[in-house]
Amino acid sequence: MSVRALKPLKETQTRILDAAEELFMQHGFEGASMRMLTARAGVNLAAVNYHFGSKDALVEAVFRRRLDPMNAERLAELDRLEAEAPGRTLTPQAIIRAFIGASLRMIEDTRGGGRTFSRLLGRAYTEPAKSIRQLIGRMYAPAMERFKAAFVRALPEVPTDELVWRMHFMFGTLAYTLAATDTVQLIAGAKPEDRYDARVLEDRLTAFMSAGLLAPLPGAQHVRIAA
Amino acid sequence: MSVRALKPLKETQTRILDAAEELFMQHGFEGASMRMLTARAGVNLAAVNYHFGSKDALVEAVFRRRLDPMNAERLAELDRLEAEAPGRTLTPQAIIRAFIGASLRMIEDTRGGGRTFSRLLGRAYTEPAKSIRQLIGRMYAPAMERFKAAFVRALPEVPTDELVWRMHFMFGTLAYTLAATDTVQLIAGAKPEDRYDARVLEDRLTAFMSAGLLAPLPGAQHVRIAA
DNA sequence: GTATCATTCAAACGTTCGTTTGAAAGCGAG
DNA sequence: CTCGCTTTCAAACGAACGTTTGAATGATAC
Repeated sequence: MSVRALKPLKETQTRILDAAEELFMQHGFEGASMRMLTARAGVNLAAVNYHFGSKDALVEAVFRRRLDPMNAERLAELDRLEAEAPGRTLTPQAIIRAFIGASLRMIEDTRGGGRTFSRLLGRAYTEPAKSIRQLIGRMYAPAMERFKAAFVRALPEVPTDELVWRMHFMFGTLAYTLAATDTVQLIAGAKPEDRYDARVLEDRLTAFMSAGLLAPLPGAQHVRIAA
Repeated sequence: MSVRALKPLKETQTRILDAAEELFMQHGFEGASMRMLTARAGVNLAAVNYHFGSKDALVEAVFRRRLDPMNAERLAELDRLEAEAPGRTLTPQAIIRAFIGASLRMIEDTRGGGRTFSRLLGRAYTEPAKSIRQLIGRMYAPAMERFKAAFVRALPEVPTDELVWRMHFMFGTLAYTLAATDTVQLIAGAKPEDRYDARVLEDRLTAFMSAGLLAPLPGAQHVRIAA
C-alpha cells in the first residue's frame, strides 16, 4: 500500500483508447456504445467526454495514435531506400515492401493491440460514414503522394492511368488482408493459424502485388495488331 | 382517377428493399434507422416489421434479393465454360472472368440500384457485425467451393495453400473495387468518371488478378538451390 | 350488401443512446 | 493544513432507437 500502489496501471486516456480500439473493431463505430466502452476501460461514463470531447473525437484519436507513426515509418523506409541507391531506380518489390511492411509488422503485435488496430483499419477503408473515410484519406494523403511518385519512376512502361488503378487494386488486397475477416472463411481450406506470420505474409503479398503491377497491359495485343 | 390510378408504382416490399439498399450503403446497418428507412420508402413505420419481421430479417432480404441470383449466374457461367471445353483445362483468365463478371455487370446498373448494392456488398465483406459476415459466408459457400476447385485444376503448378491465399487476395481486390470509396481518393489522380465502364474494368481486374495468381512462388529460388 | 382476410396507420411501448451537470475526491505547491 | 486545479463520480437530460398494439382501411368472395 505504499507509494501509488493503488494507481491504475495505465492512464485513463490510454485505457479508453485501448478499449475503443477493440470494441470499434468488434462492433463498429456506431455499434460500440459509450457505456460498453467505458465499462471495458474501467472508467467512468463521463471520462470520454472529459478527455476527448466527444465520441467522434475519440474515433479520430484512436486512428491518430497508430496511423501517424505508421505512415511516418513508411516514408522513412522510402527515404532510406532512395538514399541507399541515389540515382538508381528502385524495384517495385522494394517499394511494395516499404509500403506494406509497417502494416504487417503491426499485425504481429498481439500484445500491444496492434493486431486489433490492423483489423479496425482494414475495415475503416470501406466504412459507410463519410466523415471516417475522409479522416483516413487525410491521414494517408502525404504518404500516398510519395509512393505514387516512386511507382511511376519504377514502372515507366506502365501508363500512369493504369498504374493508379493497379495501386488501387493493391490497396484493396492489403485492406482485405488487414481486415482479416477470419470468421467469414469464404474460401474453404484457409488456415487462420499461420495467417499472421508477418514475414511469410509479406513475401506472399509482395509476390502477388508485384506480379499484378507488372502484368501485361490489357489491350496490348490489339495495339500491336494496329501498329 | 380511374382504375388503380392512385396505386403506388411499386409494391411496398420492393420500395422498402430499395430504400434499405441505399440507406444501408450510405449509413451502415446500424446507422440507418427504421424511421429514416420507412420515410425514404414512403411507407408506414410499422411496415418493415409487418412485411419482414424485424430489421435483421430485412438486412438478410436485401442481400438475398441480389446475391442469390448473382451467384447462380456465376455458377452457370462456369458450367457453360466447362461444357464448351470438355476435358480441357480452363485458363485462369476465363475462370476469373466468370467470377467477377456478374459483380461488374451489376455496377453498371445505375437505374435499378445494382450499383448501390455493389457498394453495399463490397463493404459488407469487412462488416464488423459477425452475423452479417456469417450471412455473406453462407450465401457464397457453394460458389466458392466450385471456383476453388476450378482454380486448383487450372493452376496445378501452384500449391493449394498458396492458391488459397491468392484467391483471398483476389477477393480483397474485388471487394475494394466494388466498395468504390470514391470520396476517399487515397490515390491522387484517380478518375472516378471512367471508373464504372464494366468492360474496361473487367479487363483491368483480370490482367491484375491473373498475373497475381500466376506469380512466381515466393520461396522458389531457395527450393531450386536445394534441389 | 356482408363477411373475411391482408394491409396500413397513428400512437405508444420500454430501452438505450451521447452528452451534461454539479458535487466529491485526489493531489501538488505554498 | 489549505488553496487551486485536475480528475472522477453518480445521476439525470432529452432524443432516438426497434418493436408492438389495436383500430381503420382496402380488397376479394359470396
